[in-house]
Amino acid sequence: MSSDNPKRVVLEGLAEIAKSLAHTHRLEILEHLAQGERSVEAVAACVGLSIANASQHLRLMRGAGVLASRRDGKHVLYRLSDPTVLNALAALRKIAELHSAQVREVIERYFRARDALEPVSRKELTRRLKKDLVTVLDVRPTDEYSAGHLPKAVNIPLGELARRLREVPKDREIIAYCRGPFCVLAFEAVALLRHRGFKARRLEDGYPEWRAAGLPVTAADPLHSRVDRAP
Amino acid sequence: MSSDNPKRVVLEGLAEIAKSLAHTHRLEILEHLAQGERSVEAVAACVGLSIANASQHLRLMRGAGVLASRRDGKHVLYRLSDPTVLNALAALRKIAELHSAQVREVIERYFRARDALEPVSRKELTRRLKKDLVTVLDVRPTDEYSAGHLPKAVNIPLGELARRLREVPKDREIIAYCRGPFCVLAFEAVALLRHRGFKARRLEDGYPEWRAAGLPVTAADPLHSRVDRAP
DNA sequence: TTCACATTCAATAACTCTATTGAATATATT
DNA sequence: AATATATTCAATAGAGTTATTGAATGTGAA
Repeated sequence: MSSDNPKRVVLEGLAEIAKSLAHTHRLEILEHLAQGERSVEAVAACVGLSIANASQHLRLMRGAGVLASRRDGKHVLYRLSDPTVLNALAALRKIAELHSAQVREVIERYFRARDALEPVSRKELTRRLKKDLVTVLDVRPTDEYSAGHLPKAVNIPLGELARRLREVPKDREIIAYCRGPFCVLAFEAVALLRHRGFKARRLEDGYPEWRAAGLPVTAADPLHSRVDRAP
Repeated sequence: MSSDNPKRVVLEGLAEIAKSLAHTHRLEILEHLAQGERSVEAVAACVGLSIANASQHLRLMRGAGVLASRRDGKHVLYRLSDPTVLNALAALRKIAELHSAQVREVIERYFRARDALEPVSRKELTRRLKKDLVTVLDVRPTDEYSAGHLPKAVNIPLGELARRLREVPKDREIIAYCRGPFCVLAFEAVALLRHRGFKARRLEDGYPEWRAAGLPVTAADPLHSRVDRAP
């Protein structure tokens, strides 16, 4: 496998990393691990895989250098090895949005239909938060919210949003966010809110990118914001 | 293949892009195309593949959105679809350097042995070039140099360097560069020059990154810096 | 120690990717 | 039109990847 030629070794390493990103299930796993570290079990439940299968994917990514893991009692907790992994995913996404025919089409047909407006940048939200001009809405599941969220964010999971609309102020602008750029929760939330007459927009990207940008977050345990998901 | 679920479509698009980067030959092709557009034939010769095999790899990357192509007479010229492709490769490389066991080891054993010093940043070289304090040395093959190079750079291909040392000034600092971060030419050149008593350092990355940073270059035809390699 | 639980390992069948070969197509030149 | 050249297509065998299954390992609690 790994030859002596130093250049070849480096290229093989890169190819191994790229390969470890080249599977929809593994990309979905990365989206979840971007929120914080998770046990094999939790990952399997989130993504809808068998435990053994999830374990294999996680080990493969750890072997490539994309993930790291530590043992915590009976559990093994996996996490992104490095924030650079988010950069790699962002670059792939940009290429896809600009140059992949299928992706461009679905963005046009689905995403733009739900929220034609540009998302609010992190910088802009910081400014408006300081002046208390907006309400920040976290539409992820409650366990993920608990593990860490934007300052002053209110949590209403997307599935509960329709029947909890009275909790949402009608006169202030709502900024919704979710797991990140591949997550559809905030898109759906904004579409629903707008349809009901609220002033709603999306935050650019999601929670992991906010945290990676070094912006303040509110977390139960900021270092190891672990989530063990109910079965 | 591509389902209706919009999130799935996006993830499939990303996975396809990642897959198209997940092969050593394709990474090598990207390194060459980062210098400028090339015909199928030229790519095949550079990387040492059959024409049909090179064509297949190129088409696969074009299909994913990583490459674009145009016809020029009998030739089809391929190029990177977007500078973001360089960002994606840079992110992969950073992950590899920090977290891939094999890559870390070969960097320690081979690259650091040749040039333990930090490379000179583009910013620093720009500053020193303005004051005419350094000699810039392009150690790529002559045809690649002709297609575009750094301002005032002198071209001595690595293979000729040992017998053309008298052309290199001994009293000035030499800054060597080549194709980019995966290319070993500048490393070898710096090792050779240092060993012979020259003051030599590497430029960070290589020609494509310099150009992508918007810095000035000298080129035969700056827009389509094409190279048809001799057989 | 024994047990329950979380994770990993090993084997395997289905599937996908790769390089090779030779034929087919597209373009420019004669 | 015929020819030469560059590229692409199609078929295929060999190699690698994936999900599934059930067994094995490691950890903490009883």
